[in-house]
Amino acid sequence: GMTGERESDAGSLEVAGRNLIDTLLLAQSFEPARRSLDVLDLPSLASHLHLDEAELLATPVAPLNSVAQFKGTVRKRLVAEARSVRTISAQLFPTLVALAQMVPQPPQSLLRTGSAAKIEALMLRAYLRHKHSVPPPKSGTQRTGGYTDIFATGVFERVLYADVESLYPSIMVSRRIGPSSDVLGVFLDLVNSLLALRRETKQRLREAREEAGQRELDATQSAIKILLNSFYGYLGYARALFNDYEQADAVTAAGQELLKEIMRNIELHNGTIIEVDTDGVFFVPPDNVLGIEEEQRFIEHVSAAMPKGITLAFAGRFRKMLSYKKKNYALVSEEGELIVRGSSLISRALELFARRFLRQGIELLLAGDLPGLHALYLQFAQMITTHAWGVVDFCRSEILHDALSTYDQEIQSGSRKPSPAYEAARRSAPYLEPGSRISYYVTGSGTTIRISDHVKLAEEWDPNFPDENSAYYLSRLDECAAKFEGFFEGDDFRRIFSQEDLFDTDLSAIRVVTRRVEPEDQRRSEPPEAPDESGFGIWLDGE
DNA sequence: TACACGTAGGTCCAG
DNA sequence: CTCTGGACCTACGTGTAC
Repeated sequence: GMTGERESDAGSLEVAGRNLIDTLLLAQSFEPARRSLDVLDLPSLASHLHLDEAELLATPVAPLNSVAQFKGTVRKRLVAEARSVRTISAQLFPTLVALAQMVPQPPQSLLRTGSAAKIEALMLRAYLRHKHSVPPPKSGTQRTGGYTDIFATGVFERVLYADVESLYPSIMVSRRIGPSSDVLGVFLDLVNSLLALRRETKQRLREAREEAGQRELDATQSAIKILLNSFYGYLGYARALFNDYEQADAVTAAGQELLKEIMRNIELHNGTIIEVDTDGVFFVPPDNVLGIEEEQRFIEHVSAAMPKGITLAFAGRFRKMLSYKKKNYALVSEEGELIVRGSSLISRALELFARRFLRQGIELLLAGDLPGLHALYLQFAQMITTHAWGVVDFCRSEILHDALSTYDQEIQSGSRKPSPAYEAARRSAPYLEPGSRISYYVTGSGTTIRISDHVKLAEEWDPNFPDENSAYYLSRLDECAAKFEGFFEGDDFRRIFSQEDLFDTDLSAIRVVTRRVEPEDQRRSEPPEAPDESGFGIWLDGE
């Protein structure tokens, strides 16, 4: 959700007649790659954008021995910080300007309000102009959402991603789905003209010669994209004046149909679908489709069969893909970059060591380096048993959405179960504000303990007396390792993720397997088909 | 009493 | 204070083996 993601509201200063724009908020709202970054602080943003100052900002400040040295070092660093902020701000500011030209809100407010407030501002402006009354919000709930499914797990080569551009806005316009209470028809007019404006802007972007003009056009199209994506959510929002749950359901139902139609078309042309989610498809194209041009033509061909107003677009090609579960996968890009997605593989709630283990493990698995995977497991197990890690490596962090008093009350009344994060806060930081992030670790010995009785705040950990529960963290490591189980056959998994030294066994001969995932509702109804012919791994039945 | 298993409520993430 | 879908976490009830 939106709440709690912002570190604090302390910086929300207001000066009449002026707009104070915090570059951090700018990055949180408009930086396209913000999701792939662990933290959105200045050093990581600078390094992600390859700024000249990145290296200096990433270097820790060394101990200083003289005033002259202090002056030189501090000055250099401050200049580097100021330059980075200026570059980042200059890059992101145009999107805010473009948004401010479309939505009747001051720029500073645009960074503070959510997407529903922006749509409502647009709706209210039109109704005010026509001096027309507005409806109250309707009560009810939305029933449906996007369609998500996974058809195969394991490692795949030469994977394509195709998605429907602006799926929900396109559905709303092409099927005339908008709030029934919107008697002036403002909602669909807005979606329609924004879609057209974005198409036009993207066309001009393709034709633009100068870099400055390109930046401005790109900022405009990305601002429109942000707005367009908010219209669907507005329909299902309980407090929206023009909400309409039936119409929200109609949008998602149409989206589900269209995605299934795309899947049928890809399979009809001998593509193998790995995973789909809402508006996009990961698939392996047929063997005779070679090279980026043929791949694009393949997708265009599939797209041609879609209804008018719905376009399937080429959205990425990848050397390899690891398919794990719905909404959980890893990709190796053309450039060799590893992208990991999904809450079970990259969640900030996971211990840092667990995230590193998963990322490095996935990298080794994708490279087929199984002896390396075994070595990785041994190394991590040893780090845990020898207390070689610091508290940042094994603590977990959570945002506490409720006040501690609320938590206490609900525990008293029995309507809530004890939670480790709240227990750690209750004992050691009872004045914590709701929405703040706390880090805690597990103490005691053995794995049969009740965790919420054995938690301490990360700040309480003393490196001289490391009291973290090694048995517990070893079991956490094993839980991470268990995620790899489905990628192996027989006892191969046990051989790799075992603490025994295995000089005599040849781990490099182990094969990674791909499995078909049985549909949830018609399990066992159809026998699995012919073995995989992609040349990588072997097909096995799903469980 | 120890353990496996399912459920409930909370948190994070994908799109 | 835009939405739903999905994975996983912990606590805790239940059933089962001993």
